[in-house]
Amino acid sequence: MGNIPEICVNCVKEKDECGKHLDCCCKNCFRLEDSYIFKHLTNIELDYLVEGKQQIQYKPGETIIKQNTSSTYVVCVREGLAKVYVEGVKGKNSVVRLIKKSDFITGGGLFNGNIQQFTISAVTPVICCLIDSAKLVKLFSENNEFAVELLRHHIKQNSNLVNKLVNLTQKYMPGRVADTLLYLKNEICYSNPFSIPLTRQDLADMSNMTKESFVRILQEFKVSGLIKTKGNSFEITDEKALISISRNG
Amino acid sequence: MGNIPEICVNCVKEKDECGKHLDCCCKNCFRLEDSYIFKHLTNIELDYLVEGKQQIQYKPGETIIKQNTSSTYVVCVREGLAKVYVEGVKGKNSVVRLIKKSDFITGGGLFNGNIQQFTISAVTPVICCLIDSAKLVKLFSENNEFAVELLRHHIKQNSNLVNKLVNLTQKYMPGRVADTLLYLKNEICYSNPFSIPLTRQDLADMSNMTKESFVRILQEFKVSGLIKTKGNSFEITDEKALISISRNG
DNA sequence: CGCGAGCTTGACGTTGTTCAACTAGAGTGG
DNA sequence: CCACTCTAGTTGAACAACGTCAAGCTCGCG
Repeated sequence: MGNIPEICVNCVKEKDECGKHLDCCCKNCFRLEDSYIFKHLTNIELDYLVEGKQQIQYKPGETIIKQNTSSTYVVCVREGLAKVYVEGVKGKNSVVRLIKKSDFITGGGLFNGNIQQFTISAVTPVICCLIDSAKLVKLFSENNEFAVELLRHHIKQNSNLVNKLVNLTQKYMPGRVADTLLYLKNEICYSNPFSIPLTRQDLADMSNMTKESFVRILQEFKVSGLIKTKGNSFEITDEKALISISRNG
Repeated sequence: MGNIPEICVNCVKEKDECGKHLDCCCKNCFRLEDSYIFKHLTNIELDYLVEGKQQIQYKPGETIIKQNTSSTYVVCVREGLAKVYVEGVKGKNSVVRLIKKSDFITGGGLFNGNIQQFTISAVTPVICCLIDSAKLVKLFSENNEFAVELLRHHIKQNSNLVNKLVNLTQKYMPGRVADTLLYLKNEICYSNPFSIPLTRQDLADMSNMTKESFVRILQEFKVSGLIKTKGNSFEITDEKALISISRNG
């Protein structure tokens, strides 16, 4: 990492050769409709934000941000899939969420001594931009609509965490597996037969159980005709039943 | 609720009789050192914020905010203790935190369609102020230091939720009970033999277990000489051991 | 004194983990 | 092309953690 030349993923030239680098990369990226956080920034503010940013490539398994370290940047994913997890007690990991193209994550360190709350690591090859968080803070002060979006972002994250807390602590295993499958389909893959490059261990870490237990529940769902699986491909064949299992715990 | 006359807790007159009501109540309240959220507001901004606020008394057990309802105010506690919890699946409740004098809570609804994420109910008699959240939003736009504090508040809440997620999902029961006892001592009561007007069921709801299990672990701690208990009074006699149990799960 | 709500204890059943064995598939080297 | 190896996935049996249910207890209060 770091010694791979920075490639502009839009024009496929190295940064040095690409005179309109900011225009063809960051602005396009931040203007994506998903990237609601940055939609209120002017071009000048965007230029300021991305000036001096680092665009880095990570290989699968590489750590992008390490929990409990201090770092002064926020991460914007341009390509690929990464997992955000907490390394807890007794070697257990809790995968809090997955992030993908145009997702934005502060790692919990903003306004908080820059101590990272999560570890973020690449699942597929990841290209992401590391942006100086001091610039984010400055724009927070200067552009009120941006500030509102940033606050909204954190409130939403809050809401997701509360839901996750309830799902993981109050439901039996089938409910938790159903939650994970529906999350992958509806919020990550956006398709029904979907394929996800996560190990069973990762999926178990999302569902607060061991990989053995996860596999067993998956097997139950298969014989009940709720899903089909083949390796890392999943198809939800009876979504209503799955939703019902999720709701009733 | 509501039909009890609004008493100024500082000058102990009803609101009507108390000409300097705002001065003697809200400003003193919001200027408390604990109330870091409001420390950057000018007097004029404070006047604006508290104009038209409702100061309400609740009896123990009464609901202050009900989950999934929409409400357009935020709550500032002036006196008493309240519990903030999520009503989840299968009739289970998860107590997320306790709030007390000069704590401030948005209920998760700010910038979020005003749908409340939590139920908040009074444990002791509670006096609290209900403030129009639209005013909070307006001040967020106008006073940047206040905006920073509000964001910081949410980031901190985020951090607490992540910790709670790890504590509740990755630790065995003794670790969770230890967490709850240390939380009560260090963040709510600020004293060592401490007394807390919560039922065993409430304490269990904070620790993600049944009241029977909570009692059993409490008993174990007692015979091991880590704590003493008598009704709702607790004394931590071997804090180091308790911290160690908390850390190691 | 008796009532009732909350607390405590014990026996038992269920949920979920651990550990070990086995399987499938992908890469490697002869 | 065929062993060989390595990793991830799967399965089963024993076990531990935790919940459920029922009974008994305590203590404040009328």
